[in-house]
Amino acid sequence: MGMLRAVCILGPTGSGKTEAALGLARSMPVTVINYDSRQLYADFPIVTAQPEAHEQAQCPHRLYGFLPTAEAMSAARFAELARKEMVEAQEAGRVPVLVGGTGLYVKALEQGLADIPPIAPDVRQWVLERMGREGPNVLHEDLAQADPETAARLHKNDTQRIARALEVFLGTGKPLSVWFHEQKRGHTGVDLCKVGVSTTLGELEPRLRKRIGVMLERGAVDEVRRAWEQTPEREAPGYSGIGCAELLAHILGEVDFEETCDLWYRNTRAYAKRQLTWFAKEPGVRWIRAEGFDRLPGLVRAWGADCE
RNA sequence: GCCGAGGUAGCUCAGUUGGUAGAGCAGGGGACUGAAAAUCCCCGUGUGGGGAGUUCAAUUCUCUCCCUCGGCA
Repeated sequence: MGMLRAVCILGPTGSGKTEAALGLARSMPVTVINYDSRQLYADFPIVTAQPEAHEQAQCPHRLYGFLPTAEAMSAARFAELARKEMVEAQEAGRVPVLVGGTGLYVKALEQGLADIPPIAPDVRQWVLERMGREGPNVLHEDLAQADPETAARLHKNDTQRIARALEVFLGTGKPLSVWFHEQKRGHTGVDLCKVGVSTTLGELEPRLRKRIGVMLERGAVDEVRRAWEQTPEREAPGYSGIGCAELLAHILGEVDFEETCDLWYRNTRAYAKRQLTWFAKEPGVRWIRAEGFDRLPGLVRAWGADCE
């Protein structure tokens, strides 16, 4: 199987990645492939800032708005879907351009994941139930018996990672740390031209604030209300996105509107900060500022020429 | 005007039977291998509303002034 090559645009939420991708699409045939874990969801095009219809009309867009609110994605499944889309785009003679903000998904795609088989749902559920009942500290002690190496690496309050490590051990009989050691690296066949949109929190703040206002004007509240009518399960994975969670609490009468908007903004900002932290360490990124988007086609062509 | 409750970190508040104070949120930094817009870690000196008094020592007790919020007029 040949090399899978794609452009990957990185940057925090609201930094202008969509704009960069569409700019690129004007100078070469491009297929945009989403790598944002929230923009996968069908019920939340507005709150998750999916590209609008007129934007999606400019070139093929993939992996946007197809996942039901009740369904969870995983990094592994995402990587599989994205590879498929990359292959299709390449076969159609188009440049795949990954656009999104979920750092883990890019990592899974580029570096691969450990070859852990799917965990039986009842094992997973059992672990989660215990987590709910006994809390992370107790399970962390269990993990210290089963997989001391992973336990030492994880903080005793880190519910999600402790649950994952435990379900892997119980479901496969092999500690997560062993799976990691056995992992073959660098054989994904994915070669990314990573371009980062360089910005700061200070520059982002007014844009993020404004974007919330625009989302409300476009009907963000109704969007979440409709989703709730169809999927009235508080724990449904689709509701964990920023904006969805806050608006849902408001719709259910738990938080007044002003407080909701305030929380929404703060959580968005905090998220952008986390993304900044993640992407700053990402290896091999070419950083450009929004004013320099016109350099993007040149960058991509130069990178493409490397492999001819 | 009277009665009551308050004025402590950017915000909401806790506490100190008198020994100069700490949580949550916000903010800053960081981590990140199948939930990742998730999950988690580290970082807390602030004229304790102003002034005076009692005391070895006051944010804590007393007096007074100012301000806020209820209730009564």
